[in-house]
Amino acid sequence: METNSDVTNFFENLESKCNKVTKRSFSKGQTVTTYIEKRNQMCILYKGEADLIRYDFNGNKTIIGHFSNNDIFGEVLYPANTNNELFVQAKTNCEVFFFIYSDIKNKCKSNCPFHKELSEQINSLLMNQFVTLNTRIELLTKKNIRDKLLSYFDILSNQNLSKSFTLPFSLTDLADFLSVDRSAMMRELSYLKEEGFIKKNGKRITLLYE
Amino acid sequence: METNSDVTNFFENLESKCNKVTKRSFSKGQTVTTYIEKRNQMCILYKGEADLIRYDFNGNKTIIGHFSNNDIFGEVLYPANTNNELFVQAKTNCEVFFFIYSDIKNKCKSNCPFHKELSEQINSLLMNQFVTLNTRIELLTKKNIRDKLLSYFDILSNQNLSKSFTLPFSLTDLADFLSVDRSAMMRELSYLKEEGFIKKNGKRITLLYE
DNA sequence: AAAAATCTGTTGCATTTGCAACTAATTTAT
DNA sequence: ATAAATTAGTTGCAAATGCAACAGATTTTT
Repeated sequence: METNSDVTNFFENLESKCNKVTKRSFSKGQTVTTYIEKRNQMCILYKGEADLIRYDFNGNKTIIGHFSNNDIFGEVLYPANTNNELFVQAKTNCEVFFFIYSDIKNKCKSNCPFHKELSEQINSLLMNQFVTLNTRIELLTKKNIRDKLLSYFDILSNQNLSKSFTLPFSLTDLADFLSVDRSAMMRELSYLKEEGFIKKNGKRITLLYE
Repeated sequence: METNSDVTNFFENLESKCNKVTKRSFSKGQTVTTYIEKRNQMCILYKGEADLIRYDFNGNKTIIGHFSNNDIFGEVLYPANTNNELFVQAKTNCEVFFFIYSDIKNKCKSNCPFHKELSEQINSLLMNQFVTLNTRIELLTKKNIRDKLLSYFDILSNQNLSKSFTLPFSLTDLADFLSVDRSAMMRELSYLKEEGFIKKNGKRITLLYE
């Protein structure tokens, strides 16, 4: 699998190489795209952070995904959903590549070396994204908040090769990510502290077991 | 995007075309593969059904994924997980293609037309799989059992172009899929019947609203 | 530098959920 | 055809969770 820097280098001048690919910039809070079926749009987040947001029939807002560097998203990768409005909102200033998947794919067949490379890069990004999605599913399938938290902490601890690490997003967003009520999650964090499983100082967590 | 039959045709004689790809058969209950990091194995389920099963540190068994026709899985697509044992178990008799992703990928670079095609097919399968995973995440992020059920029913109803449809797996498996307690789910189904939202006869569901 | 907005932390309370434990029904194996 | 195993369906009860509503801290905007 490619390293992140390989991918970044490849995408550096993507727009100039290919007129089927557009690069656009967004400032915080702007809508990057909405998921409209039939366009088959695919997006790559080149810089910045963005959320995938759902407004359901009652008008409830839920953050159902979070994208950062080299994350790949768009309606091609998403189920056609009748009742929900889905859109991607810039959380920080962003730079995003847009293209229509079938454009890229068809060109590939004509043996153009650049598009062949692009196809392989997309493959790579998709596979990374898979790991992300499967991680999230693993967490979401845990039956209670405590297990969700501890499993997630375990992952972060492994990533950082240390029992101490800093949460990569706010506690509010963490609750969204784990799909639990924020106050219930805070309560559970208190219990974990009380019972001596973790130490917590803001977003800095230390695991005290094993 | 390819139709399912395109994909099926392509994979029909995959093994004979390429010595890097192995096809194996499994009978119900057998272990198809375990997720061992470092091998970078990738699998395509050509025929049959299989479950992705996790045994956590307490020995609790959870079905965290379900694979059927043309689903793609394997450790490359899965986070390295320290404490869990993951394996894929045949639910029915299965035929599965195995290969090491890097083998396929490197060959592609040498411009062999067959591997180029394979790379694109994988792309396609990955994208389909994405839709599946994102669907599951959408369901898992719902806050209560009722919303999970109704959202899932909505999807099935759209797929079948009808307010009536048959659940594609047992109620026991449905509970696993939605990651809720089976008895709690049954209770919620009773309430939905009582309150006139649905009609239910075994696995046959009819939506009574809208 | 002040004001606005967002995030953190806490608690009481009602509701939902999971768990345990059964029986009945259906499916699969012998 | 019978036995064994799996699935469906219920219920009581305890525990976990979501919700609402705060106050204080921190960050961002003007």
